[in-house]
Order: sequence, then structure tokens, then C-alpha cells
Amino acid sequence: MRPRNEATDQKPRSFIEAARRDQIVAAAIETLAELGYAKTSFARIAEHAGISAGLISYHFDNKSELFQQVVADINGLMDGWLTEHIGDAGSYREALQRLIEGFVVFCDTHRAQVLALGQLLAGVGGHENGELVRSQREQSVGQIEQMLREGQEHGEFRDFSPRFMAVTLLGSIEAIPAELFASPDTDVAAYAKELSMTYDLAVRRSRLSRMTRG
Amino acid sequence: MRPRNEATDQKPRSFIEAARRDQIVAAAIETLAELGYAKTSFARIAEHAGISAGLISYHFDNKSELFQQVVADINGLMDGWLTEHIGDAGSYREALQRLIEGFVVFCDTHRAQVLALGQLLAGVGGHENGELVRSQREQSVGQIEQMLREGQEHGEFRDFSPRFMAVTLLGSIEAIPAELFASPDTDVAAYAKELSMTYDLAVRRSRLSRMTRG
Amino acid sequence: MRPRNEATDQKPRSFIEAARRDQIVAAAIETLAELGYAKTSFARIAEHAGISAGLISYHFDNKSELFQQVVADINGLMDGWLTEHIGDAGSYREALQRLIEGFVVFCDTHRAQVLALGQLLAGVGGHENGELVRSQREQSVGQIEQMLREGQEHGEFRDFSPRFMAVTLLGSIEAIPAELFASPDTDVAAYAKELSMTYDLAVRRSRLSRMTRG
Amino acid sequence: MRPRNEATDQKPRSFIEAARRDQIVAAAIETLAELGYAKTSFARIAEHAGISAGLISYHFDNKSELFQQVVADINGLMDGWLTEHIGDAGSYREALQRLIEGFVVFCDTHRAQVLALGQLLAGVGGHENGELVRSQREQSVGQIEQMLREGQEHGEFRDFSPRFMAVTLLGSIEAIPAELFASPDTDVAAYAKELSMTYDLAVRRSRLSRMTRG
DNA sequence: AATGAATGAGACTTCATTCAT
DNA sequence: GATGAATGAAGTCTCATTCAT
Repeated sequence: MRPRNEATDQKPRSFIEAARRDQIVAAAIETLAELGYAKTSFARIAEHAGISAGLISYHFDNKSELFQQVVADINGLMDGWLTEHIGDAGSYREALQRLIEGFVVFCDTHRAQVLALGQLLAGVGGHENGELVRSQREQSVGQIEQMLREGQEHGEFRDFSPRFMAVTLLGSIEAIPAELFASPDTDVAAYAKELSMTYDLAVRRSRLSRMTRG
Repeated sequence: MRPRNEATDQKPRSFIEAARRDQIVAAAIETLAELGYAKTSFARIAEHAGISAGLISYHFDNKSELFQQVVADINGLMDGWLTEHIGDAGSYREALQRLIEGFVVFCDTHRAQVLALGQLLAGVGGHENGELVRSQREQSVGQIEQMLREGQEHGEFRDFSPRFMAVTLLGSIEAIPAELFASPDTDVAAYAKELSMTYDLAVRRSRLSRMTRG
Repeated sequence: MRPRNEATDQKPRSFIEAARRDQIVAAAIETLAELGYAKTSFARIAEHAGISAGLISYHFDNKSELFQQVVADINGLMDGWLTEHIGDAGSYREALQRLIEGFVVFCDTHRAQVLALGQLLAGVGGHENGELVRSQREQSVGQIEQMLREGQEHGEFRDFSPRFMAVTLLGSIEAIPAELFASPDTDVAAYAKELSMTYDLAVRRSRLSRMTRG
Repeated sequence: MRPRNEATDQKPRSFIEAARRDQIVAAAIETLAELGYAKTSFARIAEHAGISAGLISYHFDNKSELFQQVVADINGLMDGWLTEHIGDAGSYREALQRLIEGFVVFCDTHRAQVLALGQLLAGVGGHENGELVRSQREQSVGQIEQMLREGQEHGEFRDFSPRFMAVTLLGSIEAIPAELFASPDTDVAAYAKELSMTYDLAVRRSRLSRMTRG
């Protein structure tokens, strides 16, 4: 009598069901951000949500399924945010710059989400829910990689391995939440500027190259 | 009647005791790298070491103390490695380059250690053993920051927030183990070169600035 | 998501919850009386109750909380019993006599309870749950002491330290369960009579004093 | 290769063996008095004695055997003390008085021993080492009982059940250590006087009876 | 749809005891 | 005689999950 997983079963979820799932996911995010992966139990999540622990098992097949949903939700949120933020950039350099700054602002305005995501990616990382996590990460890397590659093809970026640079940039970005946690008074706007400038310097074609190439 | 902690008690550990502790730490590293933080229990570690779970409690006061030792050991190893690798660089640019490449090679040759460290820093991160982890990270950041600052003072690096850049660089470095895990065929040497070049571009004073300044 | 402690949280316990707690307390009393403090584990108590050991942890925060409840329940039972038994005595001598005989009968009819209480007071006594135990004992001593003091003020009892006499009497009373255990065929009614007479002789004003004083 | 128990094996213990056993028994007494029965482990006892825990197992077959020895030693000590204290009393009333006062002073001057004995008699009471404990107690009760009976036969004491009175008196005496612990400033000499007077009043033949009888 | 009672597995830890040295 | 390393059992407690209501 439990509602089936949406992915495997096409029966649509009822409204109330969807609302509860959202509420539980939100509570899970809070809990992960607050207590860390190791101490995030159904009991704690239920406390945060003001419901019983059993209800979580009712709405999710698994702890694993819950965490997958958390990751998916946060990723969706982030994707939406970035798409909106990047908008119609006039160049790849500008797009990259907006991407980076958008990420930083996202980290600032969605601290709980980013902390929670970090807990899940690492705490469970590459092992328990390995496939999900890896695929999510591959997706993030892939998107950045794609942008970088196109920028190279348009002659805006120098020659580097797009995958390498995507991984490197993603690493720099993922370090932000911890830094904001460690130094809460960080000037986020300045941080964003510095990061985008740093990567602009790292990827742009030098003036010399530009001249040479044409 | 357990052997006491070396830090608080000056009684030196016996040879066999030290060996067992090392063995347990090694088994813990393997287990963390293999199963991830969440599934790393005394029972699993003991399995890896071929001993009984109780023996771990006999040699370490706590799970916490064991993990602290793991972090300390890996950090010591890494410090030694990097000190040796950086050696006597002729300039700050060269030092930074050696640091980065050294790190990459270390990640390659000590995959389990780096994965384990990542599990501990994140899985436990900011929460359970927060102080230890934070202080360890601060130390790493601080060392890089110091080098960057000196490089600026010697006019080799452009003007940026050394703390910001240290955090950013560390993030890029910490992304490496996961990438090596995800893409095991990565050409590590090339990766190292690309990373050091990337950060060289990011931090060096532009030719224009150099002309202007002096 | 465990039910909270009633003392600190005003949410009332459900009926079934209260019943389970009572059942567990009863099983704990049986176990303590049967096996003694040292061998009374959750596993044994659960066996007695026909439930799983985990369920005890579900209903009680602690082993300590369980034992506190045991002590509180038995004390409550005893208080009720004695209040009822002493009733409206015409004099302090009579009241003391009824108190003592009531105690003896209580020990006889509630052997498990009295044995269990003894285990908790001694086994844990002055050490683990010291405060609780000490306060409970102080309360018992205090009540007897009060009655003795009033009896003195009314000229029914001779001059002695009420506290000393309360402690002494309580000791005599607490020795009863062990004696009933050791000599199960003891004539309890006779025992009760002998004890009350003994203390009557010990505390009453001598005929000479009574003449002298008034 | 372990030394055998003296009771079952007539081989006498070597001097050093006896000394070690005494040392361990002494440490056990300290530990019991300090930490209570539940927390008295070989490890703690060994700490107190400055030896290794294994050595206790070497000198005693069992935890049980160690505790039996503790009880036996304390009882022996107490017997010696009381024999000496009672000495040659001119009457049974006087003997009883000396016995009681001697007990009280013993409790005062041997607090650790009496606390430890209490822990063992109760904590383990009637259950684990039941036979030993019961027999030890029977012995104590028996000795007092014997004195009371003789006093009756000599017409010094009134008519009561000697066993009942012995148990009652022993209870009063055993309450003393806890009281001294709870109220450390108690005037021990006064306490002793009050206790002996109390029991004198309780057991002596009334003047009337004495006249009647002879 | 939701609760709360219940379980059984598994976590860390402590303990008495054994054994090689 | 003594140590300290080692074990295996048992202890309390937490957890995800199930199920009657």
C-alpha cells in the first residue's frame, strides 16, 4: 500500500504525497547541514519536520532513495539558478564569469543546500550510492566541460583539457561552502569577483596567442 | 589497563604496541577508502587487519582517537612528501609549481590515503571532530597562503587575496582523488602539468604589470 | 522519536506506553530480586518481560532512568501502603508500632520489591546514581525522624537523637528481606510483633521518667 | 603453573604469593569502597595496586575467589577486633554493650573495609556467590545469637527470639557505614553510646521481671 | 495518510580471562 | 612471578524499517 517510486512506476504522485516528500527532503537538508552525514538519522530528520520517523519510510523506499531525492532536488535547484544567472552572455568568457559568480552567490544564499550536498557527495561518496553520486557529478562536470570546449572552439579559451579544467574549477567551487562556514565574514561579492578573474586568467587565450592565431 | 595516549602521557609506546597501532591505522585507511566513512566500523577495520574488534578499543581510547591518528599520519606523510618534493626552488613561481605537481603525484601514489582523508574531513566535517578537522584544514590553507603571500611580497605574484587563492587551489587539489577514481586512466603527469600551468597563469604578475612596477 | 520523559516534558504518556513502562519496571524488579544487581542486564529484563531488549531503550532514555523509575515506583507503593496501614493512631507509640509492623508485613508481601530496592540502593549506592539513592534514603530517614521527634515533644519518647534512632530502625527494617529470604519459614506476624516491641522498649520513656517529668 | 587454591590444595602458598594476594585484596577493598561494586573491575583494582590486571587472574582463580577472599579477610579482621574489644566482660549486658560499641568504632576506623563488605554482601547478595555470603552472614548472626541466648539463660536478658534480635541488631549495625558516609561529622562515640543504650533497653529484663523471676 | 510501538541488526566499548614472553 | 597483547562475550544504545491501528 505504499506509493511507488516515480521513476519505476508511472503512477503520478498525489499532491499531498508530493508535498510531504518535499517537506521531508527539506528537513533532510537542514539536518545534514546541521549535524553532518554521520548523525543524520530518520529520527533527527523527523524531528526537524515535526513528523514521525515511520512516515519517512512510508514515503521513501529507502534512506538511499531519500538521499537520492535530496541530491536531485538540490541539483535541480542549482541548475535552475545557474541557467537563470548565466542568461544570454555575449561571449564564452562572460558566460564562464557569470557561471562562476552565480555559483558563488548560490553557495552564499543556499548554504544549507550546499553543505548538505557536500555531506552526501563525500560521506557516501563513491561507495554506497556510488552510481547516483558519480552520475550527478559527471553531469556537473560535463556541463562545465561542454562550455569550456565550446569556448575553445570559438577561440576564446586557450588550449587545455576541458575535462581537467572542469574538474579543477568544480573543486574550487566546492571548497566555497566550507570556507564560508569557516570564515563567515567573508565578502562574498569580492570572493566571487576574485574567483571569476582567477579562472579568466587561467583559461583565456593570451594576447599573444590571439594575435598569432588571428 | 590499556596503554595510554602518547600525547598526554610520556610513557613511550612499546615497539609491538606502535606496530599494532600502525597496522590498525593502515587498516582504517583501507576501509575508509573502500567503504566510505559511513560504513567504516571497528568490525570492518578489524576484518581488514585480521584482528578482533576489541583490540582496536584496546589500542585506541576512542573511534575519535583512531581517526585523529589517521588524519595525523596522513598529514605527516603528505608534509614529508611535499617538503621533499618542493626542495629548494629558485623562485616562488617554481615553488608553487612544484607544490602543485607534488600534490598531484602524491594523490596518484597514495590514493587510499587521500580518499580516506577526504572521507574523514567531509564525513565528520565541521561536526563531530570539528575542531581537529578544522585545525588541520586551517593548517593546510595557512601554509599555502603563506607561500602565496611571500610570492606577492617578492613581486612574483599578482595582487589577490592569499587566503582566497589558497582555498581555491586546495579545492582544485582535493578534487583530484575523486577524478582519479572516476577516470582511472587519467594521465597523471599531464594532469599535474596542466594544473601547475593553470595556477601559474592565475597568480603570476602579467608582463604589463611587471613592466609597470619595475 | 522516543517518547519523552514525563517529568521534563508535559506531554502525557499514552495508555499503551504507560502499560509497557509498568511492565518493564515490573520485569526489572523481578530480575533484580532474582539475579541481583550485577547480573541485571537489559537482555535479562527483556527476557522476563518477553520483549526485545531494544524496546527497553525505546521506553527509557537510560538504564539509569529505568532504575530511577523502579525506585520511585517501589517507594510510592511503600508510601501508600504505610499511609494506609498507620492510619489514625491514638499515640506516637502506637503510630511507631503500626509503622514497624506495617513495614514488616510489606516486606513479607512484597518480597521482590524489597529485594530489588535493596539491590539498587546498595549495588549502585553512593556511587553511580548516588544523588537519587541518597535523596531517597534521606527521605525515608527524614520521615521516621520526624515522627520520633514529635513523639519526644509530646513526651511519649525518651531523649535520644531522632536521626540516630531513625537510621538504626531503618537498618533493622532493611535487614528483614534478607532474613525472610534466608529463613523462609519465619513467622512474619511474630517477627513484626517482636520488632515493634523491641523498638517500643528502646524509645519509650521509662516509668520512672514519666513519673519524674509529669 | 598457577598456584592452587589453599582450601582445596594443601600446598602452602609461598611468602611472595601471600604478599601479592594481600596486596590485591587490599586494592580490591579500596576500589569497592571508592567505586562501588558495579564499577569494580580487575582493571581498576590493578590500577589501585599498581600491577597488571592479568596478575590478578594469576593469583586468583576467579573474580569470585577474589571477592570471597575479600570477605574472608574483612571478617577475620572484624572478628579479631571484636574479640579483643569485648575482652572479659563481667556480664552479658556489658558484653553486648562492648560488642556494639566495638562494632561502631570498627566501622569508624575501617570505613573502606565496611563499605567494601557492604558492596559485596548486597551487590552480589544472595545470588552470585550466594553460598559464601549467606554462610558469612549466618556466622555473624550466629555469634550474636549465641551471646544473646546465653544472656537469656543467665537471666540478664528478657525473653525474645535470639535469632530475631541478632538479625535486628546486625541490621542496625550495618546501617552505620552508610550513615557515616552520608553524615561524616557524626560524633562516633556518642553514636556508639546511643546504640548500646538503645539495645540495652531493648534486651534487658525489666526490673519487674527481675523481681518476679528471682 | 500517519502514528507510534516494536524488532533485530549492528554500533562502540568494557570486561575477565588466557597466553607467549 | 609478572607483563601486556589478545580474544570473545556481553553490555548499552541507536538505527532503519515494519506493521497494526
